Amino acid sequence: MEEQFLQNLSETEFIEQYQKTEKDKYEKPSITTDMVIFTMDTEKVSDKRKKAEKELQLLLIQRGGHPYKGDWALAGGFMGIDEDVDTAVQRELKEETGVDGIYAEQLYTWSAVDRDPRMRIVSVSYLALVDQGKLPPLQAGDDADDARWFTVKDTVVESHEEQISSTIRRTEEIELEMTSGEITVSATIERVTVTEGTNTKTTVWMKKQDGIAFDHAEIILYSLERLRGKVNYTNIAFNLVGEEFTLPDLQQVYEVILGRALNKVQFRRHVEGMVLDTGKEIKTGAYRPSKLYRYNSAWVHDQWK
Amino acid sequence: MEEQFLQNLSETEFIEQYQKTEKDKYEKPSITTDMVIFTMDTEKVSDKRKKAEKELQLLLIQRGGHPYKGDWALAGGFMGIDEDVDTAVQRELKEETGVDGIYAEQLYTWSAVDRDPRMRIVSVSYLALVDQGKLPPLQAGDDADDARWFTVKDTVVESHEEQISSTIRRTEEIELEMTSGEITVSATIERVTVTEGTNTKTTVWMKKQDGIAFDHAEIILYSLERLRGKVNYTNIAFNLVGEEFTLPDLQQVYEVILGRALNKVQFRRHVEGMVLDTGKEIKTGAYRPSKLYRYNSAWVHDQWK
DNA sequence: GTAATAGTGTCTGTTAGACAGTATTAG
DNA sequence: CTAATACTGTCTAACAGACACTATTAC
Repeated sequence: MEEQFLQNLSETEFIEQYQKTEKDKYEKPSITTDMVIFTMDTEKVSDKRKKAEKELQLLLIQRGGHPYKGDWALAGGFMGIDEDVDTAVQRELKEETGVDGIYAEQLYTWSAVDRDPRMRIVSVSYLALVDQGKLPPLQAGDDADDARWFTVKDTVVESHEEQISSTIRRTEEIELEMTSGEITVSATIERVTVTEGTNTKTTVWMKKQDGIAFDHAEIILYSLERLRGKVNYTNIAFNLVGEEFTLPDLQQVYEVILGRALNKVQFRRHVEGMVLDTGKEIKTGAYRPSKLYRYNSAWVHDQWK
Repeated sequence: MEEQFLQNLSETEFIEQYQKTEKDKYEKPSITTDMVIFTMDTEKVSDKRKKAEKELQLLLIQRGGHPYKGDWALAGGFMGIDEDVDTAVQRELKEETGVDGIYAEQLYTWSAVDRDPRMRIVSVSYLALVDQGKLPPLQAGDDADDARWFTVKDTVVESHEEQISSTIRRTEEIELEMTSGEITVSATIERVTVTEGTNTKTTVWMKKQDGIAFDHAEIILYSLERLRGKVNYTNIAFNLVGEEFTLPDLQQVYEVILGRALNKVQFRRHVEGMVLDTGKEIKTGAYRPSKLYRYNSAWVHDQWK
């Protein structure tokens, strides 16, 4: 089909012709979604006088077939030809968790040529957060699709910086470890950032990968860093607590995400405009009851700030 | 092909079989890139005693064929089956601007089903910034591919907020206008944000579109907002100035991006750690010369912060 | 009362914003 | 000298971080 011929047609005729002769001229990749679904688990503590600790958990699914058979992967799936990525994500989130209207935000699109051994797959990753209280009781024995919640921990095991004339090279080695009961999967990721003037180039390298499928360790690490970055200036953390919550609980959510203790006064000042006092209280132990708050929908922030 | 049969094979056999029989079972979309390439234009001012004003410009390309024939579109193109999106973007940036190693950051992946009338196209958009000094003189008469630099201006023409019980609905009408010489293209975008508790849903609506192809007005608006958001806590603005620059010049870059005047003292304090004094000076008019600075590569910031 | 956690008052040091001043140049 | 812009010193208000204090409950 000659380009010239196509361009002399009317737009309607052009599109008709295009779909007949041009549409599938080149090989196309498949599009999938990969969802990093986090929840904040509250451990059941037997000692009533002690406060329950929280931990960040993430949903992984054991692969039943090749490739990476037996390894654990992020939830996700192929985008249908008549749905957009956001719709696909909401559909899959519902399928995986049984919850409707989960918070999900597009993270990054991964397109390395060899990221899937079967064929060319471009994947749009999403960060999703769900309140544990809304989840149907995920049974330990729900082996229908071998989905499990894993606690996540990322540790910087090494980090150094060297300067060769005007070039600065920063190297970081990060270990990602996820555990669910007796199962532990892990990966070691090396990230090298070379800065020359304004120009910065980051290369990521999977040094070790044990029980995690595809490039999902990299995606998980990326989502963890995004989550941490957004906690302080958005309302993202509120997606991990219920409608009503106490400030000590909310603070713990922040602390678990950031991986460090926060100052109580400063924390309360920080969230002051974001919460509304419900007037209610809740007794959780042998001490002063906490006030119950809810999210203040009128709170605004710049989309980027 | 039976799933069961496939899964009983070894991984190598499985992949071989998969590529023969499964790979193209479902219809796939095409993947393209769309690049929002900005530069900071310094207007030539005839009056030597007056300082040159800067303005933000963006590269658009006139469509020679259907669809949107004659309209202006972002630079971009199809991703090859054996390259990743980043590589495709760098290749196209070089083709379009003649400059190597341009700063480019992935923005968002657009996947609305009807965003291209020819077929299903998913597009990964990039924000790219290039120093005008590095650009080969873009001739007014370079009609080879009808590429032109347009000045950009976005204006909020209307904005209101209503609360119906616990639901807050924010409506914004934004006008995007781009001009290059006698050519002006524009679009009016309506953005409605409905907040209910923590749950926020944003719907974007193209109310008017004049001379801009596809959903590119929406992509441009998105990139403008990202650029503004990142200016204050990253080094992104330094990609719009040369190796050596004066602080008044740099401040003007910030001011043009943010669309407001900045306080001189505070600005200098803000960029203090990011710049290095070269010891050189430059005379630009009938007044005290400016010191020349360059970017301090050792400056670090949290990836997200 | 004690132990434990919830919540508040206040000090201090850092940062953002505004203003007024001095410095340097061409003409 | 003046006009124009570069650069600096300093005041003030806002915010982050730390500490010490009071409040409420079960036992």
